[in-house]
Amino acid sequence: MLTIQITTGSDVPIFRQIVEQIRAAIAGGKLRTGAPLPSVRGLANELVINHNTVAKAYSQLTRDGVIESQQGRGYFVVQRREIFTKAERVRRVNALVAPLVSEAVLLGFSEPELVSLVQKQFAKVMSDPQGKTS
Amino acid sequence: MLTIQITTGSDVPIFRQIVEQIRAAIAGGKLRTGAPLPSVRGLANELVINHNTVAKAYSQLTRDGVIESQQGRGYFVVQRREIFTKAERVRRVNALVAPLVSEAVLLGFSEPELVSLVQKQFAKVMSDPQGKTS
Amino acid sequence: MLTIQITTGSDVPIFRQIVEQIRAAIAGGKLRTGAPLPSVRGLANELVINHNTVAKAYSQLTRDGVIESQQGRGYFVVQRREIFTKAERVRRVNALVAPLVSEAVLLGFSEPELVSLVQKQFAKVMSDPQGKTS
Amino acid sequence: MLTIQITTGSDVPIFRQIVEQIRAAIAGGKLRTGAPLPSVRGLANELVINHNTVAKAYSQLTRDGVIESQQGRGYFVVQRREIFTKAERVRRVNALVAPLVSEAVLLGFSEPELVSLVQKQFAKVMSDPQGKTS
DNA sequence: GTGGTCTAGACCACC
DNA sequence: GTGGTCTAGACCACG
Repeated sequence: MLTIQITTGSDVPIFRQIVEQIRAAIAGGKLRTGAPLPSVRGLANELVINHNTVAKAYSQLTRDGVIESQQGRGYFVVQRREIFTKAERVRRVNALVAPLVSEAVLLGFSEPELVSLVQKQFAKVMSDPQGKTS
Repeated sequence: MLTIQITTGSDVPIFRQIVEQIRAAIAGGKLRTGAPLPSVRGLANELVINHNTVAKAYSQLTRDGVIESQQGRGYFVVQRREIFTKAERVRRVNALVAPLVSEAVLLGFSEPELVSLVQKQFAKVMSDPQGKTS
Repeated sequence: MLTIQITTGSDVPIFRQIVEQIRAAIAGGKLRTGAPLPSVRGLANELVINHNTVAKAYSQLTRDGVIESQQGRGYFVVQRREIFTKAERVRRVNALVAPLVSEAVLLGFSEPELVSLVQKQFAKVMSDPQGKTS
Repeated sequence: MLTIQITTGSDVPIFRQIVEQIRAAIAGGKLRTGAPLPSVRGLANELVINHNTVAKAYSQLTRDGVIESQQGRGYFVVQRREIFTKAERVRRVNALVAPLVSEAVLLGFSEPELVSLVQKQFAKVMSDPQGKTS
């Protein structure tokens, strides 16, 4: 059973939170190839959000080749492919690392403090990909 | 000499690109306490954007307490001081750590790999005050 | 029901008048945690001003952590939390205390007279949550 | 000897700081009727600011009837008159008290804490109108 | 419907 | 010269 948790009022849009959590669930092995996703309207009901928002998330995942729709049956996880080269993957992560480090330095964090926060978050994500305890 | 580079048509707004580059310059010591920033309209001219966009970036940096305006003289880098509570500082950094870790996991990075990238960036920022190698 | 009143042509900018009235409404309990604010464009229409001016006011309140925007839904009053260090909070209040005392001295007020005015205003704000008598 | 101290980078313009400090000096009895003010260029030199700024301050004080210029001799303090009614004076002070109390409440200050800050500032102004120790 | 960003251009205050 | 404010109007993203 897949549990999605959204935070309203964040700067990251709801549809993207759904996208990210489903990708993380797949990456973490919680959703395997061929597994079914919650129905659009079912998930929308559960999260108390507009069903267009869920549809948008699924549509984006479909476009990215992560899931696929089977007419009348629902959405299912597709065989995942590695699309990015190592350099590209590093580039993408570093795009987030740079502003993080700037902000941390300006806020007075030391390197070990920052690393500790990263490790803590990493542990949290790996042990609880659906965010049940967050 | 401070050079700002922006890419229009990116998903990250221009004013935020400016904010982040200036924050990075200050965090990295390229802009020291008391140093003047490019004038609002001067920078706008240089980047071929509207001056309000630069003003918005500067205004945001001012609210965050990293620069200040001196009427009729310009903007200057401010002495760093502890503005936020520890909890708030952690909250702000974690707001950047969370999406970073999600992305890293999604891209298949291990925790040590990610930590290493963070440490590398941290070292780069701290050890290259003049920005000669960047 | 929240009513904002502005006076154009004053020396205090419109966006700041809005900021102060909303801060007062929240401090006085007229706007409680979770309560929605008037929409940016709606309020702009009502006050017959540009929507950017309202947006600027709301943006400032957001940076100060008293309200938050929920994309596509509107602005809402935020749970109060300790954002600033004690020193910063004192600094911010003193920035308002100093000109007040200068003005009061200039106008010939004694210290007890001024303190009494402050206490009266404090009592008014705290004891009139619905704003019925204001 | 009159000592003026200015804070650059504040939100209150320099010329207004000069105006306020001279008014306070007169209100506090440090400058009596007929006393000479520092010369425009002398004060500008001392404060390392543009002499137009000092001229603007003196011009405003002259317009308000607080000082007067005697051609070729300099500026002198004029007999001070009470211009405002009691109600008007209270209104003027309360215009500053209201936003102060809102801000203080939102920052979590209690009434005694705020009163204490006001008293402290009051004592400071009365004992040291020229700000020598600030 | 909501907010977010950006432009072009105006007018003002300060130094 | 500097920054600060405001307008009118456009285009986009989100729900």
